[in-house]
Formats: sequence, C-alpha cells, structure tokens
Amino acid sequence: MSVTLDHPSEASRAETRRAQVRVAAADCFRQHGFHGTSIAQISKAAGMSTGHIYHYFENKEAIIADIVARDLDRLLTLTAELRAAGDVKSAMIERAVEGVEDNLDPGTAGLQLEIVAEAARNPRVADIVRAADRQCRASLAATIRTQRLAAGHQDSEAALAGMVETLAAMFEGLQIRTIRNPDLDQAAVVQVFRRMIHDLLSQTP
Amino acid sequence: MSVTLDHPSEASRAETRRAQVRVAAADCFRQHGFHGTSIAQISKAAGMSTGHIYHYFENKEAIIADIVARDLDRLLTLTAELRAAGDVKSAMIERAVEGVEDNLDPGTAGLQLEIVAEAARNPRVADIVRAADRQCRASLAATIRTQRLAAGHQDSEAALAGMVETLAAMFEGLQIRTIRNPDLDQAAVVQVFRRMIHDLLSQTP
DNA sequence: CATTATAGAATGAACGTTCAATCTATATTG
DNA sequence: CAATATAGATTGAACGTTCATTCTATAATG
Repeated sequence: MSVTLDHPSEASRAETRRAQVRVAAADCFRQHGFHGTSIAQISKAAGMSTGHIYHYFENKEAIIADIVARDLDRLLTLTAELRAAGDVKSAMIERAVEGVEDNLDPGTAGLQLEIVAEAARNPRVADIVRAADRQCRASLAATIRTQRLAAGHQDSEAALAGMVETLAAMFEGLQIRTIRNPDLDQAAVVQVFRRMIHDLLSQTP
Repeated sequence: MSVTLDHPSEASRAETRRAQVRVAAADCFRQHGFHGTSIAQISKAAGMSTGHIYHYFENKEAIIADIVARDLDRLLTLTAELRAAGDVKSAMIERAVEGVEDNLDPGTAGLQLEIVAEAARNPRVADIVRAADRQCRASLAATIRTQRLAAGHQDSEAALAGMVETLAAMFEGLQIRTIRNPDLDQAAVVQVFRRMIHDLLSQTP
C-alpha cells in the first residue's frame, strides 16, 4: 500500500509545531538564557498562544531537554563523519577550520554555554549531555586509536583518553574564548590548532 | 593626629557585610545559576534580611557584577606570577597541573561557566569580563614573546595571539569538559597538556 | 459529529524591590 | 556618670509585577 505525503501531515503536523517551538525557544534562550526566558516570550516568538505550548511540551524544562537532545545529535554526526575518513590525521587537520568556525560563532557558543551551565546544576540536562558526550568520546577515541596504530604507535587507554579530552577542551574552549574576546583572530587560531593537532597525533609516548 | 582603629569598624564593617553577601551569593549562583537564585535565598545564606541586602548592593545585578570583578582579579594575579618566572617554559609546564586542577574543580567550573554564559548576553558583565581578559592576554603574550625571543624565534603579533588563544582555550575548555565528563582522567590530561605546551612554545614558524 | 488544535483569560505562587519601623551602639549633654 | 540624642544597622511585611501553569471556550478538521 502507498500513502501520499504531499503535505507532511500524519504524525508530522504536531512535529512541525514542536519544531516551531524548539526554534523559537532556542532563539530566546540564546538571547536571555534559560531562566531569563518566559513562556510568554517563547509563545510570541513561535507565533502561538502560551497555553498551546503546553499541548506539545509538558513544561519549560521539557523544551530545554528537547533542544539539548537534538543539539547533541549534531555533534554525534560530526564525530561519525570523521571516523569514516580515509586519512584521519589529514581529515582532522583539514576540517579544523570548520570546527574552529563553528565553535567561534557567537550564536552557537552562547547556546552551548547556556546548556553546559545548566547541565552543571540540572540533573536532567546533565544526563542528556553526558550520555551524548560519552558516545562522542568513544567514537573519537576509536578513530584516533586506529590512526595511531596505523602509524605504529600503541597507546594506553589513559593516553588515548588524554588526547581526546585535550582535543575536546581545545575546540569547546573556543566557545568561551569568543565570548571573552570577540575580536579573536580566527585565522591565527586555525594555524596554531592545525599544528597542535598534528603534533598530538604524531607524538611518541 | 592619630585615630585609633581598635575595632575594625569605620569603613571595614560594611565591607565585611558586603563580603558576606558576595560569598553567600556566589554559593547560590553556583547551585542555581544567576537567574535561578532569588534574593530571599541569598539573604538566607548570608544570614541577613532581604531588605538589608539592598543596603550594600543597588540590586541583584550589582551583586553579580561585584562577584565577577573580584573573581577576575584572581586570574590577573596568576598571569602576573607566570610573567615573573625565570624560565617561563619550564614554569608553564610545571604549573600546568595547577591550571588543570583549578579548571577541573566543579565548583570553580560551574561559576565560571555561569559567568561567561551571562557575559554572552549581559553587556555589563561582558564589559567586566572582556576588560580583564584583555589584560590577561596582553600579559601572557608578552611573557611568551620574551621566552620565544630568548629561544631565537621571532613571532608576528598574529602568531603570538594564536598561541595565547590556544592556551586559553585549552585551559578554559576544561571547565566545559569537567561538566560533560565528570569521570575525566586528570593525570592523563596533565600529561598531554604538558607535551602540548612544550610543543607550542618550541614550534618553529 | 467527534476529535483535535488553538486561543486567551484565570490563577496562585514567587519574584525583585521598597519602606516604615525597630534595634544597637556610640556621641553628647547636663 | 546618668540621661538623652543621634546615626546607622537591620528587619520583615507589603507592593506591584511577572511567572509557569491550568482552565475554559471556540475554531478547524476529517
């Protein structure tokens, strides 16, 4: 049997609305933070009534949780992509510019920092963030291990974890840097990052 | 003429009270965030009435601004210390463990992330944070330049800025890492960081 | 016509802030 | 040195507002 999906109704009408709320809410959160944003603001930005929002989300926290969960899927995709590359070292060095650009974008950085600050005190958000991070770390560690093995280096789990954490700290740290120093020289950072990534992946134990 | 100050009243009694509020508020902010913390909570933690808080601070934002300003003084002291070291490279590598420890402390990290997230949207906080960061960068750039010159390397302003930003991103990035991965292996990170700092300071253009 | 989508008013709690009143301790006076 | 005056510290209740959430009623849909 075949079902025509010319307008994406079916179950997706509700999902469209949910997405509408998510996008509007993310925008508000970026500008005012989670706890500085009211349901009234979100409803206005989403173009619907306050009451209607509660048709799609149990409460404000559920909106936050949904945004966080979706956002982390993005990161998982990225690590998976990297893993699929032929020459991992070259791929990482080439794609460093993307990673730097992404993390330096003030919009991205603002929301990411809001999320991690919230995770520091909200267990529900922390659980989501940590589960996704665990997956990313595992993927990145596996990627680096195969690249290192191919180059003849055999690393301990701890050494591998140290490399993963350092790489993560570098890129995620840029989210903080772009707030603290909005005039930051992106090209200069990319150059140093490339060199550091090369050194990191080539270092002998 | 001489004035006896046997009891430290005069101007310092008020300052004691202000400090009391600062400490209590910082604690609340760590646990609930700036906008998740009420004046009632702060007053309870500080052991004084809500109204009395307004004797020492114009409003809630002023408490935030005061905490941020004080906290950044701490960082400025650290860069100044580093600058005074004889062998800068060795000093940085040796003291890396302190920097890692400090940034991985969940209490520190939580408040720092709260501050930078607030700076992303609150101009008053942003001004304070950016002014302090500018000073830190200048100090660190000067320190690295002299160390590099002594080793025979002449770097452009941009290259120097890239190194400074990368170092800052690494250490500040740990604040994010400790939230995302509370089980992070500190010793492994220190080892990789030391190697990276060495490479960074020794690299040929 | 039944079900779902939507709007908007209603509710009660919590918020930041203000304020009149009280308490405490020092200074002034007789 | 007792009595009084004065200033500043401190309180907790009160204010108006805003908040998240719920309730009720109407419109759209199939």
